[in-house]
Amino acid sequence: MTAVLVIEDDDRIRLALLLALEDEGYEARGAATAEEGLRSQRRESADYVLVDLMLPGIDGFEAIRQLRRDDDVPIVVVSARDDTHDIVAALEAGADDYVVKPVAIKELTARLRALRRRARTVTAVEAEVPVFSFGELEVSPEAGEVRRAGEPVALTRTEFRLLCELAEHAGRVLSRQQLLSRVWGYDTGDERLVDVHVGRLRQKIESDPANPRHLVTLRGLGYKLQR
Amino acid sequence: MTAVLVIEDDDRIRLALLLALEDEGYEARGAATAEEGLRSQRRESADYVLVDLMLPGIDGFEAIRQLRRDDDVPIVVVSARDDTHDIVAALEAGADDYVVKPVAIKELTARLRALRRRARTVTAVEAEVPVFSFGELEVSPEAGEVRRAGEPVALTRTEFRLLCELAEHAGRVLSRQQLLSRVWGYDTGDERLVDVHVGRLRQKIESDPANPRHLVTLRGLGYKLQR
DNA sequence: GGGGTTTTGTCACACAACTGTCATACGACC
DNA sequence: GGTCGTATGACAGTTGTGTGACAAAACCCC
Repeated sequence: MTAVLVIEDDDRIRLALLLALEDEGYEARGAATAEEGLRSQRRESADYVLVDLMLPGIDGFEAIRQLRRDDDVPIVVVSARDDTHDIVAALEAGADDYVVKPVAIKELTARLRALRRRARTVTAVEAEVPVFSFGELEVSPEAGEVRRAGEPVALTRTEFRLLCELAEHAGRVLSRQQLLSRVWGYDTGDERLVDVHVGRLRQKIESDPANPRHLVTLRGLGYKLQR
Repeated sequence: MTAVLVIEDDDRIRLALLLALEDEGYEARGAATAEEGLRSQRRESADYVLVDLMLPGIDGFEAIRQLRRDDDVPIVVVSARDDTHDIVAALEAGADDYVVKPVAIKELTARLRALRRRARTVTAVEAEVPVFSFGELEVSPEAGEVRRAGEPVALTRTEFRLLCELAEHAGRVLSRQQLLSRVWGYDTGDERLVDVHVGRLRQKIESDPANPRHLVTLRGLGYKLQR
């Protein structure tokens, strides 16, 4: 289950947030001070942190900086203060979003989901799995994985190899002959075979297979994978 | 430079945003309709997109969905409507953030910077594709691509091969016989064939095909590609 | 080992795009 | 002004590509 840590000194507001988040299916934890929140996050890492700015002791800005020092968790500031300076300072400190109290729980959770889409890609960086990226398309030959807008795409082995071959030569044309040789190991053979597999690949990775954006045909030359 | 695309139908607001963004050091582009914005983004990908929700024709929500289909550019909604339903719907459609007009430019840019931290995806180190450059004309044999003032030019295979051959011998005259042999592989043949293809090529790469600047004729000698 | 499912390679067809030829017009050069 | 070389538009035949159908092969799960 997705866990959210709420750092907020006002008991009423904190409790209301915790209850609302639990209603929405999150596992919610509370902390009344920055110190307590930081300790909680170190002990048991939550997936998101909501933090107020005006806190006794260490304030919200400092809490964000300390959190950011060794944690990449998405941080959303939930503050009563609607002031450009605060917003800018909080974001500069390392927050990902800033919402003004009172906030609708539906908006808050929608913002958390939006953040998750982005946070996922960072995880990929940390895993250090090489990933070729073409707009919304991600190809990871080592992981044997292809994603489109973050969603895994099921490819057959041949399609996958073909895609990897093209990805490794991103931006360059590969002739049917080259593909036949590199993907299939054929020194000679029917080049139409390539066409068919490219067509099948397009069905799976292009949003409009008839007007491919990434896997393009260069008439008379071959195929190319591009951003 | 970081480029931002602003999709907003109100001329005054769009202009104000564009100017403010440029003041902040961004390269700002404007679009008055979703259609125009989508086209612009397809043609020349910006690093961020700001989009209004109430647009003539395709509305903001649909614009976000269409953008998201094949682009993972960070999208920020800039709307006058401060309604939870709109916010949730926009974020669900694929937006990354939602700010309410009027918005302080400092807040907006702080939010863009916050997004960038998240949006960063791995781009595999890939060797640059070599490009021959002739003024506003760029020829990239390996990419199978030709651009004129940054805009891709659609060439046929023969035209492309002809252009590459000329580009690789930039500044030097190639006789029709040489071209016939290198591009077509003909040891003998009608030299008029070269003329026809040079003519077609000029139509596509020269701004004034009748007075070619780059692909020039050397009467009695042949053709030459020059800066 | 067997039955069902998925994947693969081949083929045929349809359509769009390209090519080479020709006739004619244009323009530079002497 | 005449001549030669070059540009251009039209056209029909050819080629290149996308796609759906199909059968063989590979795979998988009992």
